[in-house]
Amino acid sequence: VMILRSRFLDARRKRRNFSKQASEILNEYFYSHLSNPYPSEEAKEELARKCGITVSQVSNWFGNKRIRYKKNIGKAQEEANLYAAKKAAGASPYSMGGASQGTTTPM
Amino acid sequence: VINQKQNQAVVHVQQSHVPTYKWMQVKRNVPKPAVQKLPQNTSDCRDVSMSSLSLSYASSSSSTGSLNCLTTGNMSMANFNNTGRTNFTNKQLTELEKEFHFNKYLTRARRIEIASALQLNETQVKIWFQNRRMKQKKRMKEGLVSSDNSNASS
DNA sequence: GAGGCCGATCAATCATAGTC
DNA sequence: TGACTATGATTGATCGGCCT
Repeated sequence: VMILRSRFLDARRKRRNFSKQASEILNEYFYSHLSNPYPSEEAKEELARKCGITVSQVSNWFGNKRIRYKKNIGKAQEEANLYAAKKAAGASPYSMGGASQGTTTPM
Repeated sequence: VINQKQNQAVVHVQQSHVPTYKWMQVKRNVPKPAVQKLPQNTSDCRDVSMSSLSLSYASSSSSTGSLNCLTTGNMSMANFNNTGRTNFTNKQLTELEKEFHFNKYLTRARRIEIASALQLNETQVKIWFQNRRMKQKKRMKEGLVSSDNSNASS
């Protein structure tokens, strides 16, 4: 009712979904660093470059991803497994150049 | 990046083979349940098209008794939702923006003055300015703003 | 030791894009 | 076309670190 919306009629909140490839790159990074999905500034810059988006957008993406992952662990884990399998299969169409340490490191 | 929470530590493995890491359990100290519900008379505070708020801003800090005209009858304070997060009214936001235009940083005195006039906590005013500065910085970095304003609308 | 600021992030919500 | 879901962006507030 009086949700008090109309947030300034945000004309700025015009968004476009990221390209399939960009989403793929971001997801690959996220799931291969699931133990600590907090990319450094440098990593964000590299991701931004590869995805063709801004660093802020990368930050937004990770922020949303982490929250939504937590909110639905079950469903998110399906995706996690999916990417894990994809990684196991080796073929990583969108390689994430730099730091590729531990990766997930279960325990 | 800083070792924020130095996660890595696995808490416990779930049925699936995807372990649960510390970051997945991070919980913020969310404000309060805030059971404050406002009567309908606060209609849509956020829709006021920033109109007459005759405030005299002395381009510098310390303009005494300038913004006291906000406590107009009905709309007197910010709204709270079930999450405890404050929904600032358009008037409050407009005034904060105006103040920010003149002063990026507030003195204690000015902060108290504004908080009182807008019926907000000193902390809320302080945090708003902090966030506002960060917002401008970010916009600047993205080249959306030259150096002063940040209104990217029409 | 208190208080303010910064940078990153959280968490809820908004608004639009996409799907059926 | 309308309901519903997915997703990028915004923002009040929190957390940790640093500085005065």
